[in-house]
Amino acid sequence: MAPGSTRPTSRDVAQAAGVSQAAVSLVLGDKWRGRVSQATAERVREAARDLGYRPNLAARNLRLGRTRTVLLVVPALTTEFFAGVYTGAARVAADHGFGVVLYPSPEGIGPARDPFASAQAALDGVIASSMAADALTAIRGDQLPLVMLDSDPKGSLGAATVNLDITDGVRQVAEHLLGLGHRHFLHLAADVASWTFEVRAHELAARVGAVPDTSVRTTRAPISIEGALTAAEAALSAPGPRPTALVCDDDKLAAGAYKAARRLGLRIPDDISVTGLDDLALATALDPELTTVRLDAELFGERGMEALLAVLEGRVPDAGDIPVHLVVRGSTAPPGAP
Amino acid sequence: MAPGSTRPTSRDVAQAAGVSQAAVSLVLGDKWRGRVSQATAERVREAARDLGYRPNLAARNLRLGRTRTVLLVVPALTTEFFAGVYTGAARVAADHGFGVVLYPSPEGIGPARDPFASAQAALDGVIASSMAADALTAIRGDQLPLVMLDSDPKGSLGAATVNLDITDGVRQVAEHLLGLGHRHFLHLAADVASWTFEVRAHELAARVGAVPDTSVRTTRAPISIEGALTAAEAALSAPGPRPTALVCDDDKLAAGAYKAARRLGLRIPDDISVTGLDDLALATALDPELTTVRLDAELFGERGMEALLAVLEGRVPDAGDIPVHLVVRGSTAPPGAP
DNA sequence: CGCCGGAAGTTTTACGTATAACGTCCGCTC
DNA sequence: GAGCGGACGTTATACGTAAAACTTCCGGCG
Repeated sequence: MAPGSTRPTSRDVAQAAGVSQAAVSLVLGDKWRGRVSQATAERVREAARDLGYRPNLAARNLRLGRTRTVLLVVPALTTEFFAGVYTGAARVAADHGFGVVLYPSPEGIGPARDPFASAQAALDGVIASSMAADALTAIRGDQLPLVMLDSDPKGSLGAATVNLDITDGVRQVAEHLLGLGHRHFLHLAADVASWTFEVRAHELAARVGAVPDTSVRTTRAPISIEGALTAAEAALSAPGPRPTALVCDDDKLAAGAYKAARRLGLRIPDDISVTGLDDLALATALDPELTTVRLDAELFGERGMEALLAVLEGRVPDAGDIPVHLVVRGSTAPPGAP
Repeated sequence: MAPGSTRPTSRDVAQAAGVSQAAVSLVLGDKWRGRVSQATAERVREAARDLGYRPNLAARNLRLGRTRTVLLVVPALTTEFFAGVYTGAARVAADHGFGVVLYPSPEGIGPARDPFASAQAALDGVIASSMAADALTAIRGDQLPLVMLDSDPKGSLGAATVNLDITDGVRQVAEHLLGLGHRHFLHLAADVASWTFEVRAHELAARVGAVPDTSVRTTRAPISIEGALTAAEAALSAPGPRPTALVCDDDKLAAGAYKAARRLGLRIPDDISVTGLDDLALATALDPELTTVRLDAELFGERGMEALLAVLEGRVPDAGDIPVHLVVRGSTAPPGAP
């Protein structure tokens, strides 16, 4: 341990090894071939180990003008989904010597408009999902390389985008239900102004609308079990013909829908079919298990990080949406089954 | 925008405002009273705004020798619980001008042994939960101020600890079930080597053991719905008297237990009572809703951050565990109810 | 009138690192 | 025996910021 309680620097290591600070930097930076003898290099490494030397990252970042750190902005940590996104992104990042810093939804966390106030780390780039336009322009203003996840390619100010093929997922749901014979749909939509949810509504209406004698009603709810329960209960007890299929914008909403159905004495799937979107653990915890669309969150994170690395290296990121798959379980059946 | 594509520095601002770099630093650092005239200060601020100046954090961190950034290590992001911990910690941190960086569970993310490889930001301190001893000593070796969440006060090498009063939570569960008349318990335990889970097993055995003619069997499962399903199904179909109460180490395990009960044709709570621990959204998505112990994750995060700030300022952190509360719902009832 | 003190700045320095530019020694070649 | 190049280093510098130390000007006081 150092005599003062301050952390050892490369100069301390140099002194201990009897060489100059530059030599230490060369050895530890693995750039010493032909510049420092094998024996000296070993002495330096030993001194560094003895002193417990760790390079000062602030100094390194300042010197190099980059940080090998990337910010991942997510709307919330409350679902496994973004945990998966993080996992994938962090894996790819680690392979390239990068680190990932998370910035969860600003709601209620303070100076919401500034991601950098929270993650005070200096950054090389940003991966953002579902970000509001003003925050987006703020980041763009910083000239930071940016990749947007699941957002409107037209509205992202020229930033690279990586999208799940949600449109195709909704298409699969619609075809599945139409194929079972359903004609009257209730759409339990997330009450969030975000492109990814607008796409769901649009595609559902388009697919169902292409078939004669069908109808789609829509009701909005905040993304929580309680909120979905309230909205779904109201919509299902409204006058008029009862829908036979309830399409939910995500699995949490579907969980609320289950509770609404129970309260109203409706059996799933006999009286009403229900679908979700995400395939969270929640989906198989429900009874009956939920028919839903599986999103590969980790792959999503990997692709996002790869795109950012491409931008950082001046390459053009791969285009192409990430495929998603319908998982049929017990919550869907033909209408009017026994 | 600057002529070169490089970001403007305080020197650029100085030049634009016709003052020295030092003046810029004083003004923007809000230390200019009596050192710079009101008019000049305004000119500097305007120039900074025009150029879109943002201080280089690496340089600032290097100069100040601190980063106002703190690392929060969590075992996983897959539950709302740690999202809540983060939210609370970040709120307190923001109030003190600090940022929080998350380091989720290393499993499968690469060089697992080194939190600092992932979050390459320089750090002022660390808040860690459920951390293995070797990683702990690594951090301690770095002399970084450390606060441990939910870990054995005796095993934390002198680091400050902040704990939920899990012992009391388990006590409440045990008293509740004993009060209902249950005598034969099955403990569905998390298959994780962590102090916080050991406490659960110990306290349950102690409370139930204090009553005559009782029994507690234990079965272990990984913390996932599937794992819990398998373990619970096996344990419940084992020979011998069937337990009437199933105490689960957390809500996810309880969700698996629900599925096991359904498979075996056991009705909850009529044939068997089930309890969880956490009070996730999952708890109310289940049917019947789960009797569980509510943990105030946000408060936990807040207290953790406050403790770390205390350590950083050389104060002694508040002691005292955070109280938890049993929430009784539909999954528990007297044994042998109709 | 001499001098003090405050306002309004500027000059200078240090933080720890990475690396370009510069020495020095020695063995070899021509 | 002059010179050259490789091995093995060292010295010096820059990154952008914060702040201590210094300068200059000027009004007021004894």
